[in-house]
Amino acid sequence: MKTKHEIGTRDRIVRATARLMQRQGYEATGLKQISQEAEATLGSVYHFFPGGKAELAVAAVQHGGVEFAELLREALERAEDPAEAIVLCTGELARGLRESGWLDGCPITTTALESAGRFPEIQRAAEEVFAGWRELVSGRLRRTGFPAEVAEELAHTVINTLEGAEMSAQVAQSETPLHLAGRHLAKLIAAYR
Amino acid sequence: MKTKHEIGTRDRIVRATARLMQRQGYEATGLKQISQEAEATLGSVYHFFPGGKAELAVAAVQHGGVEFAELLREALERAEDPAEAIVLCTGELARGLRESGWLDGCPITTTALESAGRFPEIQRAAEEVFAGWRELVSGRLRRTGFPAEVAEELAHTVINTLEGAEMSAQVAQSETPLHLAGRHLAKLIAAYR
DNA sequence: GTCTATAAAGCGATAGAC
DNA sequence: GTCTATCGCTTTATAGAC
Repeated sequence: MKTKHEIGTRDRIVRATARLMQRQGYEATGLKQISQEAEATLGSVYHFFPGGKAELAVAAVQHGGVEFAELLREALERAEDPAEAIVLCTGELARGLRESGWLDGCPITTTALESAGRFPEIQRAAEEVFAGWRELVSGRLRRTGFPAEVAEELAHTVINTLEGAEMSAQVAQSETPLHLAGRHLAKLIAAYR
Repeated sequence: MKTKHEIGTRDRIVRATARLMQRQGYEATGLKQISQEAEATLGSVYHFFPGGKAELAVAAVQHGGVEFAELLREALERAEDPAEAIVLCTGELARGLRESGWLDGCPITTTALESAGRFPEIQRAAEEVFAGWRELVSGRLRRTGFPAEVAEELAHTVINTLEGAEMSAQVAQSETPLHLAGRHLAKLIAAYR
């Protein structure tokens, strides 16, 4: 009998895809590699995802979106001041990136960029994930007293600066861009109080 | 006889590669497609780039780096205040992105992310390009009176925020992230005066 | 649901004539 | 420098047994 804690085949496939596409992107990740990493057969992959690689990428992007949303939500509630919380968040990102040997950057950015203008469904899934992350930041700012419009606008730049700094940190193999992003975003938020 | 204005085969190959990798990334761009777009034969491609696709990608990244550096240098000198100049820059980026049908994002980011941890030479070329862009911003800030250390740190976040906003704008097919990035970066720079 | 075999096409790279 | 032909391999996707 299947318990709650067992991981089903479909789930293993999604996780393997998310992990591989985070590290290699969409094009470099093959279905054969996915099925091996997931300990599933190619037949199972097409059984659960008849739409093939593109459908699988959508599921992987959504999975990565939920995972980072949890990290973000936790970090945002670990400090009284949202500016401080964002500094904590950049610290977490820097640590995770370094500890992975500079391999695990943003779970969806590479796939998002590769799909832009070529795979509309994947692109749309990525945009929805970004919007969800922004909403977390925006909500946190509103709860601290920021007007809705200011909060939404700041949330855009907070997420985008984190994205750019994460990319830069990964390529340069240095924590510096993320730490600077944290400090500067804190300053920016303070300037709007 | 060959004049200065003729474009040699090698140059056409580099330009075609840069253009294709900007839009599709490294993995999705084939050598056959490159040779067709460049109106060159596969033999010519390997004649000029015996290292194959990876060597070609390094040249394409450097080419894209120089092209954007020129746009950046011009934009930075079009206003007295560097904060204003950056707002002009985000406007340029938004216009270019929209006018290309949301196809031409950052010329090197997709390739940089795909190569991270897998093609060290391409990754290093991308990091050097980013460092060059930062130096342009940093120099402009120093000339306005910012201390060297503050200027360098701000330059990191300026470039990284532009990168994140460009990515976000492309995926969302909206100019908003870039315009917000411009406004917020101007505010950030003002906060350090 | 799982598994194997295979089709059909495309890939990067090489060889060798011109 | 240019061009064509081709090698060896991998890719996504499908078929059909179990």
